[in-house]
Amino acid sequence: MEAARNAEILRAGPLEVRPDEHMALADGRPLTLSRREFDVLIVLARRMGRVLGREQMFELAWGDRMRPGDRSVDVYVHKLRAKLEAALPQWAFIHTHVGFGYRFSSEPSHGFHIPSTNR
Amino acid sequence: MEAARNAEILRAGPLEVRPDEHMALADGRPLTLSRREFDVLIVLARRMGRVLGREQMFELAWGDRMRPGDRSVDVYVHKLRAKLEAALPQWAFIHTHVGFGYRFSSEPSHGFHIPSTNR
DNA sequence: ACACCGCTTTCACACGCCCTTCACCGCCGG
DNA sequence: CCGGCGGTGAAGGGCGTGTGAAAGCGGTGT
Repeated sequence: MEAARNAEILRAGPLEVRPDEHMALADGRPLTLSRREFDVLIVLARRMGRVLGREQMFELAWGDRMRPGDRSVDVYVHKLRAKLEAALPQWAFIHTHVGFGYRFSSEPSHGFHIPSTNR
Repeated sequence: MEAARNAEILRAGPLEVRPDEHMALADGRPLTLSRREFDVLIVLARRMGRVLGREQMFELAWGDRMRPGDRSVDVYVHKLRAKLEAALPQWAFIHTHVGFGYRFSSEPSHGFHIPSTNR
C-alpha cells in the first residue's frame, strides 16, 4: 500500500470511522465503543458493500479461527447495531444475509421510531 | 491489497451477479436473496442464453438428483422472478421453454408497469 | 487482599426466515 | 373432455438469527 501516512477514514452516510485514531463519529459525535466492538466495526466497514461470512469476520476481528457454534460475532453485531441505532436512529448499517453473514452499508432505516417525540 | 483474481462476474443488462461474494446487484443495488434463490440464479446466469432442463438445474443448484414430480425448481424460479421484477420492473430475465425448462437472458419486458410519457 | 467495574464469552430461549410440499388454477393439445 | 404442464399461494416444520442475562476474566482503586 502506497497511500502511506494518510489516515484511513471510512465513511458511510453520517458515520465516520477512523481506525488509526480508534474513533467512530456519528454526525461528528464520537461513539463509545469497546475494543472488540471497534474491531468488528472496522472489519465490516473496510469491506463495505460486501457480504462477509461469520468465520471471515471472526478471523479478521479476533485473529483466530472461529470454533463451530461460536456466536460471538452475532453478539457483537447486536451490540454494534444497538449503539449505532441509538446514535443514528434513521439509518441501518449492518444487514443480515441469512445463511451467509453480514453486509455493511448505510441505508435509510425502513420504518423510523423517535423516542419521545410523540406523546 | 486483495487481488480480485477469480472474481467471476456475470452481467445481464442492469443485473450483475457475483457468485464469489454471494451478491447480486440490480442497477448497483444489492438484492436480498436466500441461499437457494442465489444458487438457482447462479446456475441460470452461468448458462446465460441457453435452455436448461429442470433436472439439470436441480442437480447444479441442489447438488443432488431430482426426484420425478419435484416442483422445487419451478417454485424458486417463481421466487426469483418476483424479486427480479420488484427490483427491475422493465426487464425480464427468466424465460420459460415449455416442455424443456428455462432460459436466462435480459430482455426488456414488453408489458409496462410504469405510467409515464410512454409510447 | 478485597471489592468494584467494565468487557467478553457463553447460554437459553424466542422469533422469523426459509425450504419443502401440497393444492388448486388456467392453459393447451390430443 | 381429459391429461400434462407450468404458475402461484399457502401450510408445516426446521434451523439460523436476535436477544437478554448469567458467568468468567482482568484491571483498578482502596
